Amino acid sequence: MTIRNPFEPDTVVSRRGGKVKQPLGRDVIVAKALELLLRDGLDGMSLRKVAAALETGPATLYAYVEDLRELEALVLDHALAQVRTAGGRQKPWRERLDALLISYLRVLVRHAGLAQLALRTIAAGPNALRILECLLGILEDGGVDDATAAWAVDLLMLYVTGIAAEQSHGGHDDAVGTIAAVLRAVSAESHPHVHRAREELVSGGEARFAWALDVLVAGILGRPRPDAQAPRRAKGSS
Amino acid sequence: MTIRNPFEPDTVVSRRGGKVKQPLGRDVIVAKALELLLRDGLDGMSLRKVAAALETGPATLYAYVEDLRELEALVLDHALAQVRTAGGRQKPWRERLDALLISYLRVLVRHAGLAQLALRTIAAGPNALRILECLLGILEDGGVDDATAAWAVDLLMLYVTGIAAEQSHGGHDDAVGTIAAVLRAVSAESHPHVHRAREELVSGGEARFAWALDVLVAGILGRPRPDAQAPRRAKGSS
DNA sequence: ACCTGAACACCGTTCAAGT
DNA sequence: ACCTGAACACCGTTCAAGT
Repeated sequence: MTIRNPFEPDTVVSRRGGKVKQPLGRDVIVAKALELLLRDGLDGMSLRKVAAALETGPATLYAYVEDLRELEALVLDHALAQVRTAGGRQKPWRERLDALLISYLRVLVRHAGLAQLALRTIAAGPNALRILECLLGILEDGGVDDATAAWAVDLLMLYVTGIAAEQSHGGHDDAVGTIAAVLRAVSAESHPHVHRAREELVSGGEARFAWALDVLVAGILGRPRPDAQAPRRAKGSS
Repeated sequence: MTIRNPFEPDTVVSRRGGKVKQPLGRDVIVAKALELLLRDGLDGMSLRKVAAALETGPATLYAYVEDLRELEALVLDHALAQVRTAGGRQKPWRERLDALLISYLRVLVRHAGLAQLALRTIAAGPNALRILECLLGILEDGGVDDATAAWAVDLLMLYVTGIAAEQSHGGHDDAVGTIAAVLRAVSAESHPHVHRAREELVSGGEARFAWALDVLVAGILGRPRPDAQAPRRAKGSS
């Protein structure tokens, strides 16, 4: 039914014709887990299913991975490898910021369930650090002082992750349909503001994301932390 | 061991001394579920455990509740009843905004696991609507036009919910310890910005929340939606 | 010493058998 | 008709028995 991909290194066919299992390893396990996540969503990725896909028992994975939580963290970071942080210093900082955050958003929404996973796991792998490093550099180029930038990246990432989770809500979009129905049914007497805003509350898409980014950036630029030093390259004022 | 609360209506002792089960109902189930959530966190609240606490089988709950997801939504809204939206129009709008969001934050962090629940459930119950209505009214008093306010409430709630989840991370705080350790170990060569910001990235607390609120409000006031009508009470400029 | 089948203690959900 | 015990199809994790 399925065509064998000759570059797939998971199983090796020995000269006798029997399948020979590739020795496991964190990377093989993580790659297979991400594959299952991508195919079947968050519920499709369990230790048992990953083990089954690797044709072994569930206990085996514990030789390579501490925990389900650790596997989730590894999978998240593995997926974050697709977030583009390259692009040199030529473009203006604001464009680079938008490009990075949109890339991050796209990676999260592309894999069903990855956004949910990002919400419960705090990413601390090499790719998360790479993104963090790039983000801090961009904000510095934008003239944001170090102390403010440190808090700002958290705010930015939190928003993008949250929006991504909201956008791809568990893979099932009946939830967003439910809230739309609830809002449409709200009476003008008891909740006048909600009633008036009922359409706008669920509208949005790309424009909404762009607007929110603008709000965040404008706020960050306009409200440096009260205890912050002036940015290094600005004219010093102690 | 425990003193009987005479106002507790959950079980009734008959004159023969035997326990008589109170007829179930959504409210009884939801209250018990919230009680378990408060006591044991997110993992402590399962359909089976709620059923067991109510001294019945797990199948029984399905007569009153569609689903685990529905029960979670009901529990979330039941807890949101504690969010204070009263306080008339006397105080300035900004103070009322802060008070409301802080109250929301406190309710989420007080109950272990409620923030995580709020992240995966989109609240659409009566209390969520009450909060939404209040929030929209406050923003209107602040001179924010309707269209911008509709998107702004989502941004504000998303941030507060996210911060709450981050703050009470699954009840276990070893996660935040882990990321602190990772950040402390980051080399200055490979990640200079992260290295320099390693302390600031995890610091914060109350001041951080206040700063972020300031950023959001400043951004919202400074960046009305491009397609927005002028606020109703402002001098018209078409 | 390493690997893992089987077991343990759970889940959400369904359904047929009882009242 | 309503309620629910038992069953079904899963979980993550542990551990003792195998190689």
